[in-house]
Amino acid sequence: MEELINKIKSRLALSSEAEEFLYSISKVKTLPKGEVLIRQGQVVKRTFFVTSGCLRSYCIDKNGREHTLLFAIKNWWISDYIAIHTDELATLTVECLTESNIIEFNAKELDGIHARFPEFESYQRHNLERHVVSLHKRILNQLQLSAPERYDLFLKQYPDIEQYTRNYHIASYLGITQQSLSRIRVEKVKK
Amino acid sequence: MEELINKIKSRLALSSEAEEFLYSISKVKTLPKGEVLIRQGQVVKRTFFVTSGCLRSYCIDKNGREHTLLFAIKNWWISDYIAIHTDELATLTVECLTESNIIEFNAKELDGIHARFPEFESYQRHNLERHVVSLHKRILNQLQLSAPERYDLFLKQYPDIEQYTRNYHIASYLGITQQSLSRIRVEKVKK
DNA sequence: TAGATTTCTTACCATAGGGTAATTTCTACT
DNA sequence: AGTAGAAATTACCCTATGGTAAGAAATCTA
Repeated sequence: MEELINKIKSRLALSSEAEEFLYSISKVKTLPKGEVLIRQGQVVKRTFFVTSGCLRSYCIDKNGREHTLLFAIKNWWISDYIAIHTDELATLTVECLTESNIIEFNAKELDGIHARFPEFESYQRHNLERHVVSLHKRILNQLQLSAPERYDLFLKQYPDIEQYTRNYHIASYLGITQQSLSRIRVEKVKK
Repeated sequence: MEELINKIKSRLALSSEAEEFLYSISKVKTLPKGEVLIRQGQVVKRTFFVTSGCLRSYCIDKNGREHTLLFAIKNWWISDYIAIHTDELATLTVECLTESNIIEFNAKELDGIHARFPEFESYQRHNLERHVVSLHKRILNQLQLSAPERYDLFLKQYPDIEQYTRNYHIASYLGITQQSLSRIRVEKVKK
């Protein structure tokens, strides 16, 4: 929990009341590899802050193929924000790729922090702005880069993530098959 | 300008001071088709609210190909938010696809509205949350749908936009070439 | 540590979509 | 309305990536 508090304090003068509130609605948990926190089709109420390990969110399409939206490691948040903000059932599944330590919140309760402690509004707005920027960049990269270029960029942007993931997780993030990624990796070594 | 004020009022009790502030920093303009408001590589200071017509933002890759990030019609905002929020030069170009009426703001000045009128924080946070959801959905659709499926979805989601755009604009939004889109359209008619 | 399971690699062929270029159609301007 | 330019279509072949399947390697589990 200190990780989250410190992260917030680095950007915000966190009052002791607000800190107390955060503690009161949080649950610190250690989760085994393979644990599923949110399952596609079910109701989503929770959001998670990762303090160690690695999780991913993905959807399964009508042909049974997986498509990864996000990997989350230390100091990242993960949930199904499509479901949370549209009040629909989960389109995503969130699972632990390794044993992980997380802090769990009820998303509605956590959202209440903005009404109680308005200084969080600005903090959260900045977080969302940065997230929007990263999503814009990802869309543009997906449109303009080849699969090998996307893989290179992925390794540069997320050098820590490969240790936690299977190749098919990365392939499903890049929008290619595991076999294609395997070929790309071979070509990279040749050079 | 009334369009923007009304849009805000539908979600927020807009004080007359805040309304006055918005007027004081806005410039209402009519722009001809083809006008470029932001050019890739230049400094970005402005953001635009569309009241009529259609604009798009796109980047040009190292091979000279265009990739459309966004179409904006009535009641949408458009700018290069990557540049604005990272203080970098524009990665995007923003142009008018038709003669358009827009309201122009200096992005920094507009951002100042949050400090002066904190009630905008929550409003803007909700806007950003909804934008994040739509970007998540777009990424997932790009990963899991075929080109014809993406085109069908585009027509469903943005039925009004096709009247303003050239086919190659849409193709560059979907991540395919104009020729492929042409083939897809032929196949659709056959069915 | 052996066996079971999962993942990765490789090879084969299949296919969606790309590149170029010629032709037709549309659009904008005078 | 006529013309020039832009956009769309079509056809050709090409390439990147997909699908299936088999074997190899890695990982998990008892």
